[in-house]
Amino acid sequence: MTKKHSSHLTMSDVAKKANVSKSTVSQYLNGRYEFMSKKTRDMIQRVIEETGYSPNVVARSLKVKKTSTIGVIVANILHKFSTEIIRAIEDACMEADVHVIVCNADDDPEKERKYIKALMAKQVDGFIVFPTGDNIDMYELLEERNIPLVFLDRIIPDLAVNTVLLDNFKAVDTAVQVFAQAGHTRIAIVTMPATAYVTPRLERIEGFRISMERYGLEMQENHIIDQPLDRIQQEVTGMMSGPAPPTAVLAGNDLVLLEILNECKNSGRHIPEDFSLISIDDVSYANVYQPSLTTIKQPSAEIGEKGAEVLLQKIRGEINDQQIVRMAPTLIARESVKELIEEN
Amino acid sequence: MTKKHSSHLTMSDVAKKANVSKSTVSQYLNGRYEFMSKKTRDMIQRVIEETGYSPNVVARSLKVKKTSTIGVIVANILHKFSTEIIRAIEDACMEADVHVIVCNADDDPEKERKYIKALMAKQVDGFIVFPTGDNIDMYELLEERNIPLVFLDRIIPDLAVNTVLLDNFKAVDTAVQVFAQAGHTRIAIVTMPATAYVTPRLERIEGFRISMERYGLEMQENHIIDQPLDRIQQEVTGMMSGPAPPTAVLAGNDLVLLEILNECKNSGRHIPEDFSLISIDDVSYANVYQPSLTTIKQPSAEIGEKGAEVLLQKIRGEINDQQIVRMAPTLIARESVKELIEEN
DNA sequence: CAAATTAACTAAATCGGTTTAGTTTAATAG
DNA sequence: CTATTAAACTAAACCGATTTAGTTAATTTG
Repeated sequence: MTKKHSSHLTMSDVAKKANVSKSTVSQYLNGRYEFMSKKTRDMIQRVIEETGYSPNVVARSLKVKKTSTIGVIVANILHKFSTEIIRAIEDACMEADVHVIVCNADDDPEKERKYIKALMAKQVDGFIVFPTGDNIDMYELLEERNIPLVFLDRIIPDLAVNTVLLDNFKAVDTAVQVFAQAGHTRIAIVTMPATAYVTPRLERIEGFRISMERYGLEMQENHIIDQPLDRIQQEVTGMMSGPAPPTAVLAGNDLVLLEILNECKNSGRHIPEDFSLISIDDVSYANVYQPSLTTIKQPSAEIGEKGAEVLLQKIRGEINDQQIVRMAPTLIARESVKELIEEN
Repeated sequence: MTKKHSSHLTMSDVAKKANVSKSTVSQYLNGRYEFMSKKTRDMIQRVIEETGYSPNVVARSLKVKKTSTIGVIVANILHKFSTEIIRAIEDACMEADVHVIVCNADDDPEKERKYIKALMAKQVDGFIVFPTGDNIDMYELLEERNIPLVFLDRIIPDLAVNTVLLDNFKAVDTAVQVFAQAGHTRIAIVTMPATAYVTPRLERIEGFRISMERYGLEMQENHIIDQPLDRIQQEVTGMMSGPAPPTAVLAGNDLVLLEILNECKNSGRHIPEDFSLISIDDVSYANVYQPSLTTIKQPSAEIGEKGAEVLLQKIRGEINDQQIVRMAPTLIARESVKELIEEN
């Protein structure tokens, strides 16, 4: 029966119509009925229904110093990983009646800094950020002001901030293990570099060294490519036509994968005949590609969900200790890894 | 030189430290220097720098009745189309110092309604929505309250709301034309159905009929598949093994495309030998797929940008008239359409 | 040199809620 | 039958900004 929503109705208007004070209406809206007669309660309810009144959240926020809004600053919204995480955060926050403001830093620390400032001014209750790593003072400021903060995907050393990210070592190890078990010995890794300290890249390369050693394989320095996207194709071409080219390649993420597949197409290479391939990031087309692609799936939804959960708990004051949560990836074995015939 | 950001600094504190009144600080912050001596101006500036003060946007919003925030409600954040649009909106709004709250209605009108209410209570300055179509009263309420609203992707009949969407007729027509010119006569279209009135689906099917007629081709009713995603594969299999199967198929969007490609893989069909294929939505892997896929690219970024632009103009009171903007798609011709040998 | 004007600044009201400290009326105790 | 207590409600302060209507001091005008 919503009728005539006059342009701007306040609590005072409702109070007047119901012949009670503003305070009583406020009590009603906050469900504190203890000291309220059935009569006034019904009266207020009727007036609210008739007028379609809904309280101004901005005014409320000002008084209670809580906006029920969090800010999410992603490093680069173009990664599928980011959008999946945003979606999971959104879902988790919806449950808690918390709104999400999404900002895209575009891998630019200056943008990140600007967004942190703006969101602080907006009094968000907390932050989830994929840190660029270049705004340590800002992260410290948040801590200092006791504004809950959770990092995703990247660890910032020397800062005690709750962080949830992929278990990169495990991701790389899984891939190397699959390759090793299939008889590969010459394995390469291809990733993107970054402007600042970026955990996934570092850990994936470090993990690569560790895993190669674990499986008793010798690593060649020129089998590590970390180049900007637009240079990857030529680097791969170079590596493949060099001496002792790798028989297996690990793609660091979905964007790198695309470059590698493009390189194959352009130079007429075939997977898995010419080299075996595993990608970190399960892509939508992994199944339909010929051959279907073996991938290491990041638990994006879980990372987002966990991140939101930790942040909401921090906001509610339920946790205080720092913790770094590494979420395990999943191997999705398909057809892009070829069994090599044993050489001995 | 930001130092000691005491936990909560207000304008009064700054005023006190600078030996001026709150009003003067406010004037300073809003850049109204006309009636302010150089001395006080410098003084205020110094205090602000030293304290790292930044004004509380919530308080400001309450007073000026403007939050510099807009709400975006997407029908389904899983579509690549949605995320691309969100990104474009975000970019455009950043320029205008406007924040974006993203909500995912998950194709559920109830969720959409809940979000509209919540965002209204939050006093957002305007809405961009991919309407489910089931909350007409809410859309009307927004109009009634003069809250700027822009629809994206879908037209709601009988509502005078600014809308920007793909020129679906042109998209379909382009595809049919390409097929026709390659000598195809038996053409099919595969789309998803929807819970409510959904413009793209309707227009794509309607456009399909129109275009088939325009190119003098006879349409078969069983060459129109509009089924939920999980039924598409079997429907396609059925159609292909039926009498006079199509030689060309138009996929209605990225998700449908994936189902079709899966069907091919499972039943050993080859593109373009067994049938030619065009997809509406340019997918990341269109180039690397074998054969590369001919697609009709939606101008997602442009749609998002235009939508944001129109909304921001409405917020500024620069436009009042309703307009429906149809953005033209782009054909990206690749290798999934085969030239048929003329039959006469 | 008093009156009028202008420059520079401020007090107080306001936005729309929440909350604390009362107030009024009815019920209970002594 | 008065004193206490409890129930049901309200007035007013407050959150942190903006803005209007003044105020004070300096400057110009006649």
